[in-house]
Amino acid sequence: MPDPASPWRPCFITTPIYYVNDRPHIGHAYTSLAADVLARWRRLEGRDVFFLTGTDEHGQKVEKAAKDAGMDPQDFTDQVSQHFRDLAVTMGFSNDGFIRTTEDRHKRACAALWEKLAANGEIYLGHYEGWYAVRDEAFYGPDELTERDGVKYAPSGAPVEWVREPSYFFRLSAWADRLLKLYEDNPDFILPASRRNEVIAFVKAGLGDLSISRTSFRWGVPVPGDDAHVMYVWLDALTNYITAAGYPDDPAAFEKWWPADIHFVGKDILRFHAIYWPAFLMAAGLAPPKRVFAHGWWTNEGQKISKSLGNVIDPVALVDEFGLDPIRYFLLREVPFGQDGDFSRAALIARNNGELADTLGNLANRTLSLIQRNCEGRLPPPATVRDTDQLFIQELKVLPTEVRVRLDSQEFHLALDAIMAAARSANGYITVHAPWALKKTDPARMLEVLRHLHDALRVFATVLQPFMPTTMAKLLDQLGVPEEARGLGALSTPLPGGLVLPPPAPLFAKIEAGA
RNA sequence: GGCGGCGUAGCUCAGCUGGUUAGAGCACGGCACUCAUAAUGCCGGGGUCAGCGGUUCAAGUCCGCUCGCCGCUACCA
Repeated sequence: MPDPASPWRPCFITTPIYYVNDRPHIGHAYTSLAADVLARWRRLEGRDVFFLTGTDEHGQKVEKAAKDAGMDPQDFTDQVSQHFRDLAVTMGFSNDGFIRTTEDRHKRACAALWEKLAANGEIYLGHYEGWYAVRDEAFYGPDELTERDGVKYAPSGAPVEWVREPSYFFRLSAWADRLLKLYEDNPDFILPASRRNEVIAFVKAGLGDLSISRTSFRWGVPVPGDDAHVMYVWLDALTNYITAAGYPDDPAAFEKWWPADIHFVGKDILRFHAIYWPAFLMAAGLAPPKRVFAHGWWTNEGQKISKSLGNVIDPVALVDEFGLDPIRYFLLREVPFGQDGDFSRAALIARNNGELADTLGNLANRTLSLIQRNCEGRLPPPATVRDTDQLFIQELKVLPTEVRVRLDSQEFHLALDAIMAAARSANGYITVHAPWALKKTDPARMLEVLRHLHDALRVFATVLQPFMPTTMAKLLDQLGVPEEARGLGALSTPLPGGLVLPPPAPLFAKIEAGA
C-alpha cells in the first residue's frame, strides 16, 4: 500500500474521454496537453505516473452515426476513436493508457459500480419525462422551446412532444450536504477557485435526483438485471477513470492508483466531474478524486469558435505549420490556465520569436558557441561562485522549486514565466560579464562565467522538458547531459569538467510574420 | 432577477491581510555591445489605478452607489 504522504507515491492523471462523434480539435489537444505536461513533470520528479486518456463511445448519437454510415457501431467506433489516438501521437502525449468505453473491462466496471450503488440503496426505478423531439432523438429543456399555434418546437425546428419513459435514478439529492462538506474540507478539490464557487452555489441551490438509464437506444452498457435499459451517459463515461485504475478486476492496481490525483476537464463538463462523480463514488463507498481542474476555452483571432463559423482550429494543421514544441509552449504560455484565451497568429509568432528563439534559443546558441570556440568544445569545470555571480546563481537555484510550486497548482503559465525571467537574467549575465572580452583579459574567469551559463542552461532545459520534450532533448544533447542525468534530482550533481560537447545548432526557428 | 468576478501604462496583465516616488512582458524611443538565430543588455517616455461619494493619519488595495464587461444560475407568461 502506497504511503499517501510519500513524495514518491504513485500519481494518476486523467483527461476526459473524448466523444468519438467529434473530430479532434484544439480543445481536446489543450486538455490533454496540460495533463501531459503535468505527467511528464511528475516523472521528472521520480513519481510513478499513470497518465490516462481515451474515448467515450456509447450513446444515441454514435448509434445513429454508425447507422447512417451503414456500419456496425463497434466497427464505427473502432474507426473514429483512432483519430484521438492519432492526435496523441501528433501532440507527443505520453499517456500510459488509452481507455475506450466499449471495452469489456469498462462494461464490467460499470456493472460493478451500478450493483454497488443498487446494493447501497442509491438507485431506484422511476420515470424520466420531458420534451422529446423524435426527429432529433433528443430531449430539450422547457427553456429551449418555442411555441407556435399550440405546438412546441425545439431550437432545431423539430416539433417536440411530452414523453415519459421508465428510467433508473441515482439519489443525487441526498448527497448535497456531503458534497458541500467535501468542497469545504478540500479547498483545492475544484480549481480554479472561481469555478469552485460556482459549483458550490449550484449545489447549495439544491440537487435533484439523476436519471442514469435510458430505454430509447441500445448502444450502451446494459443495466444489470434489466436488459431494457442501458446506462445513460455520465454513469458510463465517468466510470472510465476507475475502470482504467483496475476496478473491479485488479484490486492491487486500484489500490495503487485510486483516488486519481487530478482530472483535467474543460469548463463545460466541470459540473459532472465535481458533483455527479464524487457523489457516485462516495455512494459506492469509494474515495472521490483529489482534484478536478476546469480550464477555459480558446477563441480564434478574437472570435468564438464554432463549426458553423468554420473557424475550428485543427491541432494537426498547427503542428504541421509551426512545429510541435512551439505549439505546446504557446498553448500553456499564452493564457493563465483556467481562463479563456485567444489564439492568434500574431501572438504565437511573438511568443515563438521573442521567447523561444531570441531569449532562450539564442542564449543557448551564444553560450555554446563560446564554449565551442574558446574551450576547445570542452565543458569548463564546476566554477567558484563570485560575489558578482551570487544573484544569478541564486535565481537559478530556486527556479526548479518555483516551477514545482506553479505546476503543483497547475499554473503552467507562471511556471513558464519564471523560466523566461531566469533566461532573461542569463542574457543579462552574459552581457555584463562578457566572456568574449574576458578571453583576453582573464581567461580563467571566462571559464567560470561560461560554466555558470552552462549550468543555467541545464536547469532551463531540465525543467522545460515536460513542455517541449523534443527540443529540450536536443538542448540537453548539446549540453552534454547524459540521458540518465536529466531528472530533477540529477541537477544537484554537477557535470564533470572536460566533457566534450557537440557543436551547437539553433533550437528554434523564427516564424516569418505575414504568411 | 439572484450569486460571483472583472474594469490598473498603446496591448496583455501582476499588485497578500490598506502604508515610502504604482510594477512586468510586449510595443515604442535613445544608448551600449558585437559572443550569438540582425540576436542581447542598459536607460527612457507613457497611467486622474472606470466614475462618484465615503471610512481612515494613510486606499488600485476597505464600504456604498453609478457605468461597462464576463461567468454561473434562475426564470418572472
